[in-house]
Amino acid sequence: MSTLSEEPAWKQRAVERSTKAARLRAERKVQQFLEAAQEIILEKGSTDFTVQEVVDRSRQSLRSFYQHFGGKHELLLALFENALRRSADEIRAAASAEPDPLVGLRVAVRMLFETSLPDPSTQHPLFTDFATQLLMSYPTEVRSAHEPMLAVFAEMMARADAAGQLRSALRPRRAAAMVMQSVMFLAQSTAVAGEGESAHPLTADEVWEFCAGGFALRDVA
Amino acid sequence: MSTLSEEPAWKQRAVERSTKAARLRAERKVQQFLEAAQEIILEKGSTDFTVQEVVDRSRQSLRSFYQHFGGKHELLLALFENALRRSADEIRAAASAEPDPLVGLRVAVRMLFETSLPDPSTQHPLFTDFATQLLMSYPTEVRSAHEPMLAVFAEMMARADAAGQLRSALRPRRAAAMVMQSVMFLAQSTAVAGEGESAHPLTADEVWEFCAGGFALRDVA
DNA sequence: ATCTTGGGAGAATGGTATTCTCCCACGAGT
DNA sequence: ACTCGTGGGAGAATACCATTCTCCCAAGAT
Repeated sequence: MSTLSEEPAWKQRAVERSTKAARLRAERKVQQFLEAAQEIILEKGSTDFTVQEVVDRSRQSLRSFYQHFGGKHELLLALFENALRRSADEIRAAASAEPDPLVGLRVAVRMLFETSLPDPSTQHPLFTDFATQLLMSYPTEVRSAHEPMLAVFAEMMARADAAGQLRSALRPRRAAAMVMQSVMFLAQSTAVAGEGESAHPLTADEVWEFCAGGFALRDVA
Repeated sequence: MSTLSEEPAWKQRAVERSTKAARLRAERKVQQFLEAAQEIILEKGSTDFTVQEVVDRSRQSLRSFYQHFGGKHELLLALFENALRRSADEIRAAASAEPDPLVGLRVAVRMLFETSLPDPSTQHPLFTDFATQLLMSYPTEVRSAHEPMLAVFAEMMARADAAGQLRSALRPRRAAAMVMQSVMFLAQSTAVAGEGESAHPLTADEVWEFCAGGFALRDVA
């Protein structure tokens, strides 16, 4: 407190100016790293790039990299967060346009499923693959990266609930979390060439049917 | 063919004796590696051991290790497969004892959920965590490791279907796959300390409700 | 007795993340 | 204009591991 009042406004402003400049510079650099990484991922269609590649591509230095990121994982997390937030926005836009909440949810599920497929071509391709890698090592960060997407599903779920379209015993937000995670994971695991028996690849519709209606015909005590 | 008839029985028998001995030796060694790895995992409550640790613990050599396993991942896969098969047997035993197929499925879901929790204490603890790590690098192997567990769920699902307890549009085996994977993944992702809002940890019952009944009150065209 | 060979020990290699060290260029103060 | 301090570039050094290689011996085969 006393230090605060002892530091007059001019000093605070001076400090602020300098820190603001620094912040801007930092943001620009971070942005460059992110873009470089993004490019590389798109090019090689995989997330296992090396830090060195990113540094080279962004014409900066290793030192600078580690000055801005706590490690490779923070870069990954940042990319993941971005991609997920963007995707969440798209999904919200599409889903909330539907008057019927359940139809909106179906749209959301389908879209999330598609974007979660590990297709090495699209722009939002493998952003889910390291989701699972990171999930184990940095669970809380991944969780918070999921947040925007979860919010979308929670909104839709709440609308459905308000319209009396949900099974009564459900807490909407938890249902939203289960749907979101199931869809993402099922999309991931489905992307394998089926061996023999029943050419595995799940479809978005199957997953929707499962999430919406479950499998049981009746309730079980 | 001619070579076959030129090689008399004694030679084949001799060869067989030697290969059989070799096979036995190999199996013993592999077993030792597996046990050592198992122990280490239990001790440190995590799957990120080094190959060297396993070798030391099992009183064998690196060379021998790479002679019996194509790499670390094969060891992991083997452990994973074992654990999953054991678990599948237990679940089958418990679930098939229930006369009502849906009750059996509920039992199966609950058990699978419990054993999939990344609890660092139990015996079958982190066998699911590298499931996801491996899923990306060795999808087909993981898939085949899942097979026994999938079989259990498919059996139960088929029973339910036969008893007319399933939503009609469902293919039982695909439903089984979705249930199994959802349960495993949800158990994984739930095991994080909830930050603030709604103390996340899902329960087995919630997951069962979700898988069995979905969230929608009515069907959506 | 010698030859063959499986396998133990552990050094060597290779790939990466992460840290460290040197050094320069640029802006601030004199 | 002349230092001086500092942020940051370049890239060498380090730390870990997985994986491979080399040397060598001991036991069974001939």
